[in-house]
Amino acid sequence: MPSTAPAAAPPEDLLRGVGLRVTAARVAALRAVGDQQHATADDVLGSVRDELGTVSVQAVYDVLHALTDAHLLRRIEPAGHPARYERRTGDNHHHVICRVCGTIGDVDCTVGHAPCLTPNDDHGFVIETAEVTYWGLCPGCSA
Amino acid sequence: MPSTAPAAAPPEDLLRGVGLRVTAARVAALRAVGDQQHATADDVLGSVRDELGTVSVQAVYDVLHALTDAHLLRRIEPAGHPARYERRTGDNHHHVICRVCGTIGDVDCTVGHAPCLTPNDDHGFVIETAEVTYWGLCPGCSA
DNA sequence: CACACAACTGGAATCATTCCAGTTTAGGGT
DNA sequence: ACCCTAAACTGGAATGATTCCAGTTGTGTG
Repeated sequence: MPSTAPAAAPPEDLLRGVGLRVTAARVAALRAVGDQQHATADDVLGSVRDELGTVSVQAVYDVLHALTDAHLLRRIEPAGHPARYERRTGDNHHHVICRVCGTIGDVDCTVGHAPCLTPNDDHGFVIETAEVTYWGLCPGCSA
Repeated sequence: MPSTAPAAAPPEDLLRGVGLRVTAARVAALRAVGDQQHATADDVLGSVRDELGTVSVQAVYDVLHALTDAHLLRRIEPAGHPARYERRTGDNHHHVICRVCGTIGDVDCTVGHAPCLTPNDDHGFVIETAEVTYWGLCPGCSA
C-alpha cells in the first residue's frame, strides 16, 4: 500500500493521510475543488456554504492554505486573475488560459517531458520548479 | 533606418516612434525602468517623484499602461508579487524568480529555442504565447 | 472524557490597482 | 505664435482579493 492515498480516496482519508484534522470545512472544500477543477477561493466558499450553511471567508482561506501546504491542492495564480485551486498535484503539469474568459485547461509537459526545466543561464539561482503558462483563446472565445 | 527606435534611443524618440505624446511623466518612467529593470509601479513612482517632484499615483499607472500597450515596456506579474516592468520587449524571454527575496533574472529561451511553445494537447485553444517562470533561490538566499 | 491546541468566527485592515470628475497640457491647425 | 481639443494628469474615493486580529469552538490525544 502506498503511503499517500490516491486522489480518488475519500477526503477524510486524504486529510488523515497528511496528518491534518478532519473538519467539515476541509472535507467540503476538498470535494468542491474535486467537482470544479480550477476553482477560485470564492467558488469554494460558495460550494462549502451550499453544503454546510454558514462558513466564514477566513475559514475557506485557512483551509485552502492548509490543503495547499499539505500538497492536497495546488494553487495557480494566473496574472490578472484571482488564485485558483486544483486537485492534480505533484505531476508538474502546466496550463492553457483563455485571455478573454479566463478558462483554464491542464497541459501535460510537452516535447518529451520537462523540457523547460533547465535554463541556459540560471544566474546562479538554485532552480526548484519551472512553470509554463500558455496564453491564448479557448474554442468558445476564438469563434 | 529601422521604423522602431532601439531601446538605447532617448525616451522622447521612443515615445514619438510609437505615436505617444511626450510628457515628463512618461520620459521619467521610461528612464526609471531602464535604470532599475523589473521595477514595480511603486518603484517607478518613487523614481519619477525624485525626478519631477510631485506626480500622482494614477499618473504612474496610466503611464505604465500606455507604455505597456505600446510595447515600450513589458509587464510581468509573478504570483504573489506586485506587477513588475521591464524594457526588454518583443524577444520572448523568460524569468527566474527567487522564492525568498523576489529578485528576478532574465532567462533566454532554453534548450534549443522555444521548446515549450506547442503543448501536446491544446484543448482546442488558439495559443498566442508561452510564458515560462523558473522558481528557486537566488545566489544570496541559497547561502 | 477532559483539555490543549488547532481550527473557525466576524469584523477591520492591507495592498495593489482602478474608477471618477474635474483640471491641465501637448501639439496639430490656422 | 497661439487656439483648441483630445489626451494626460490630479486627488480622493472605491474595489477585489487576501490577510490580520482577538475571541470562540471543536478535534482528537492522553
